[in-house]
Amino acid sequence: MEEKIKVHVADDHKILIEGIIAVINTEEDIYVEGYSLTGKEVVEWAQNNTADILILDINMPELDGIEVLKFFKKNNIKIKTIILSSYDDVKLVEEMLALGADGYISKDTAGEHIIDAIKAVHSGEQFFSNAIKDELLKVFTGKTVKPKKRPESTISNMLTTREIEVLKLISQEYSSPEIAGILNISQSTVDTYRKNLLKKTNVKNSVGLAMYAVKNKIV
Amino acid sequence: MEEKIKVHVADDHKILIEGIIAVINTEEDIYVEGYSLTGKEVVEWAQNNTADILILDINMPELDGIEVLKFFKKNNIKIKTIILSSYDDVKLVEEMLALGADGYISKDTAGEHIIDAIKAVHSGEQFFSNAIKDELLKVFTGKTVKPKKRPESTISNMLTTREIEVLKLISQEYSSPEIAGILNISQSTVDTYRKNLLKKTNVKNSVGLAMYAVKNKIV
DNA sequence: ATTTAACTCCCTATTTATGGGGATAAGAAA
DNA sequence: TTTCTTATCCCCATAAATAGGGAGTTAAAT
Repeated sequence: MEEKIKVHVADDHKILIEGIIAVINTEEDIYVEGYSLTGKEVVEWAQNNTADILILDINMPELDGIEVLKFFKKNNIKIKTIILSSYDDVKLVEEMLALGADGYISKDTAGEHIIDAIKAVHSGEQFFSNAIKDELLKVFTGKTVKPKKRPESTISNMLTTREIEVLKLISQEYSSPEIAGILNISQSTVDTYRKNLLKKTNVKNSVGLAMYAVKNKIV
Repeated sequence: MEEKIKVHVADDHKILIEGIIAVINTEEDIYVEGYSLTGKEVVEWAQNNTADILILDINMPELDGIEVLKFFKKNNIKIKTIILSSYDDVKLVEEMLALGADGYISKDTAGEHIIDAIKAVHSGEQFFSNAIKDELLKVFTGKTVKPKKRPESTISNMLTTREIEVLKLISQEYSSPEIAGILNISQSTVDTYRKNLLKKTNVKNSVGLAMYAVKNKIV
């Protein structure tokens, strides 16, 4: 008889956690060791505990999933992680994989897939929900799913000093010409920073930048 | 012996639905008749079906909870509705109550509260999760919870329902063409709302709108 | 000494956003 | 009934933002 698979769940919505637990409890060889309601709790938990599988929501207050994975990497904490996400975004998946996640499933998927994901990841495989798989195939056709050519690739957080200055001003409702005036640089330069910021933070537009600034307490 | 309480669940995350079903199934006198994954599905379902209680998520693609309640009101569909929400916003509660919702619970709350909410609403009461209750008490001290006299009361809230919807989408990084598509209105209309929003909130641009939305907990 | 990262600037082009005006229909309110 | 609000749509025009490309300078790091 094998050992049971020990799972920890992290999500800010308790109802969802209860749902996942209920689903997992239908499986004999998996059990939920405990849960966390914030990224902070996960990090604290991980310092003195472990599990076979961590199911991790991306969108959590304080510390989000990305930050949690970064922390794990930095502190050399090794735990097989399945990302639970509300939306299917290839770029996010790439980022997560680069950070060491082993699976990525959407909240839209049925509960049974969680079981599959847990089993797959526990046995060393990677697992993706179908929606994500389709998207990925478009991008990495013919390749193994493992897009980490340069390890410290597309992670969002290495904004430069100047970029942060510009980001701050954008978040304070200044337009590019105004920012150029304030920082005494040309508008072209400001535009360049905007482009870089959009790439690095992986958001769609200025609103996304402002929201990013809020989340990361830059404003 | 009483009849069982018949519940319908609407949420775009299947996992959450399964969780709610699992929780409800622990109760003998309640059962889940079925579920919907989009607002559209709810509306379609409601035209030929009914239930004692509808558990309705606010944030759904295509048609959100607000739209669904509006549809019910317009078409004189009567069904006791409990709103399921990710964030606790008094203004939203007001709006929901005005639209005929009977309860409002946060996804943060534990599953047992859903049971309580269902039972309370089914027996004709209103139900609110504690976080919301506290907020409400601050605003309507001494009154019965039924604030649909003059909604123009609170500080910044001369925004109309539609304007808030647009504001939300703007804050979620959608462009005007996209918003037009989502709400099924012309881009001209969306632009009109943008103009009105800029005037009413007294900010400079979309970033300002997003920040306003954050401050006023609209997102 | 060579590479790298950060900062700076420019060109071209398209798409969005902003700002002004006006207009209509449905409903509620006065 | 008349007025006001809400929601809807349109025109015109300019400003701003996005997306792609390239490129030079300095300062620090290897």
